[in-house]
Amino acid sequence: MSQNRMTLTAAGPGQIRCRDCTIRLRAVCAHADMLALTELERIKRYRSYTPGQVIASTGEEPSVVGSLVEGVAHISTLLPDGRRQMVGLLLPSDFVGRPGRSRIDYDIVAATPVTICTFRKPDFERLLASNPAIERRLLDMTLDELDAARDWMTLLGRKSARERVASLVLMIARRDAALNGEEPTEGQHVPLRLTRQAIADYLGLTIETVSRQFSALARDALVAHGSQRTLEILDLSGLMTAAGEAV
Amino acid sequence: MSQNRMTLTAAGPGQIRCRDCTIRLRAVCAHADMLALTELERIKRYRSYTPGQVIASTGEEPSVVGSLVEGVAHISTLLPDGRRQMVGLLLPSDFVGRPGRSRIDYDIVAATPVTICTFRKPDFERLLASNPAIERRLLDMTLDELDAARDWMTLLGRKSARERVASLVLMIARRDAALNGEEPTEGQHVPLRLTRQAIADYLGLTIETVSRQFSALARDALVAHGSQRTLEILDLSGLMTAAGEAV
DNA sequence: CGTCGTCTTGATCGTCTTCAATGTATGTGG
DNA sequence: CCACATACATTGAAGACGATCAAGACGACG
Repeated sequence: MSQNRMTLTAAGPGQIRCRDCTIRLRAVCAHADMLALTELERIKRYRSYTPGQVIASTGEEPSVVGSLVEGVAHISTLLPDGRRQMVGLLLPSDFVGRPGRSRIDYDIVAATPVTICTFRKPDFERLLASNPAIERRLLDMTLDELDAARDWMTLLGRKSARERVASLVLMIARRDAALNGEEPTEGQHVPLRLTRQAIADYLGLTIETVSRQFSALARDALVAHGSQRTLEILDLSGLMTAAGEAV
Repeated sequence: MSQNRMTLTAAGPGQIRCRDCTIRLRAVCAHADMLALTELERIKRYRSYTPGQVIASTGEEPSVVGSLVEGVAHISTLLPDGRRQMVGLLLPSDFVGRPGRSRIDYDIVAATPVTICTFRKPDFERLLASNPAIERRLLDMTLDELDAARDWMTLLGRKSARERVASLVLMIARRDAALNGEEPTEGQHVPLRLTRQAIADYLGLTIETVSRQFSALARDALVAHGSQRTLEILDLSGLMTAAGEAV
C-alpha cells in the first residue's frame, strides 16, 4: 500500500470509493458513467491540507487539479502593496485548479482542514478528452462560477457596507439551507465559518467595518449573535431589504 | 431568399462564409473541423442590433446563443433601486448567452452597432454534444472570462478611484495593442469607446469621480486628452504605478 | 494567571458621493 | 446661419461613509 506516502487524515478518505463519495452527485464526476468512474478511481489520489496551508499560489504551474471533498478553501488575489481580495470560496464538490492553462494568477489557501480528490493534470486532460459528460459538467460548473462572480462584482461595485454584510449572511444561510433542499427561515442558525479578516477580504471592507455592521444588524434585531462565529436570523425579510434585494 | 426576414445591416454579414469570418480563429468555432463548420454554416443566422438596443434581459429565457462578430455590448446587473454595475464587456469573438441554463440574471445591451452570429439553442446544444472541440473551446473561453471577472473583483473590492481609472485605460490599451500582437507603448492613442456613464458603471464609481480622475491623470501628465473619447498615453510606467500594478 | 489571537468600540481623517452649476459638442427648426 | 435643445462632460462645495489609528474586551490555551 502507498498510503504512507500520502498526507491523509486519520481514517481519512484514502479508502473511499467513488460510489460512496459524499460529493459524487454534485462534483465534476456527477454524470460520469461506470467506465469513466473506474478510470477516475484508478487515477485519483486524496490530499489533505491543514488550515492556513497553501494549496496553490500565484505564478505557479500546479501539476494537479481535483475536487474539493471536505473543508473550505479561499481563492484570493494580492495587490503589490499587500491589499487582498477574496475572489472565490471553494466548498465541497467545487473544482480546484484550471485545466488547459499552466500558470494561475491567484492564491488558494485552506481555511479549515481540507481534503481534495486530486488528479495529475495530464491524466485529467486525457479523461476530459475521452469523456464529454465530464467535460460538459465542468463547463456547467464553470458557468455557474462565472454567474456567482458576476453577482459578487455587483456587491463589490455598488453595495454599501451594511448591504454587503447582510448579503453575505443571506448567501451562507441559503447555501446551508439548500444542502437540505430547504429555504432560509427565521430562527435559522447560520455558521459563518470565516474569520472577520476573511469576511473583510471577501466583502472588500476592513475588519472594523465588518464588525460594526454585524453589531448594527444585531441592534436592529435582524440577526442575533449566537456562539462564536454563528448567528441566528431574526427577521428574514428585513435582512433581505438590508441586503439590497427586492423582498 | 429569407434576408428580408432578418435585421441585416446594408451589405452586412448575411453573406459571410465561416472561412472568411473575421473572428473565425478566436471564437467558439476556432477549432471546429470542416464537418462542424459546414453544420455551423447551415444553422447560423446573423442578427444586428442598434446602439442601446437590448439583446437579452434579466429573467428572460433567451432562445438563441452566438458569437459577437462586430461591435461592443455590455453585460450589467441592476439593483432594485436602480444602481447598475457592469459585469462584463462583450467584444468581437466573445460568446453571447449561456448554454445549459434557461433564465439569465443580467442585461445584455448593444453599446455600438452590433452583429451577432446566432444559433437557436437546441441546434447549438446538439452541435456541442457532437463536437467535443467546440465544447472544449467554450470551456476555455469561459475559464478565461472567469479569470477576467476575478481580476475585476480585485479592482472593485480594493482599488481606489484613481487606480480603477488607470487600470481601465491600461486594460483597453493592452487589448487594442494585442489585436496587432503588440504591447502598449507611450504615444499610443487609446479609443475608450465608452461613455462616462458606462465607464462609471464598469468601475463601480460615479461619472463625476471618473471625470475628476481623468482630469487628474492628465494634470499629472500620465495621459493627454485626445479628441472625443480618445486619449494618449504619455507615461506608461507611471500609469502602471497609478493602476496599482507592479512596474 | 498571563499571553496570544480575534473581535469590538471609539475618535478622527480622507475619499468618494451627492447636489448643483457650468461647459462643450451635436443636431434641429425658424 | 444662428438660436436653441439635448446629451454628455467637467468642475465646485458640502456631506456621508468607510478607512485608519488606537484602546480595550473576550475567549482559548499553556
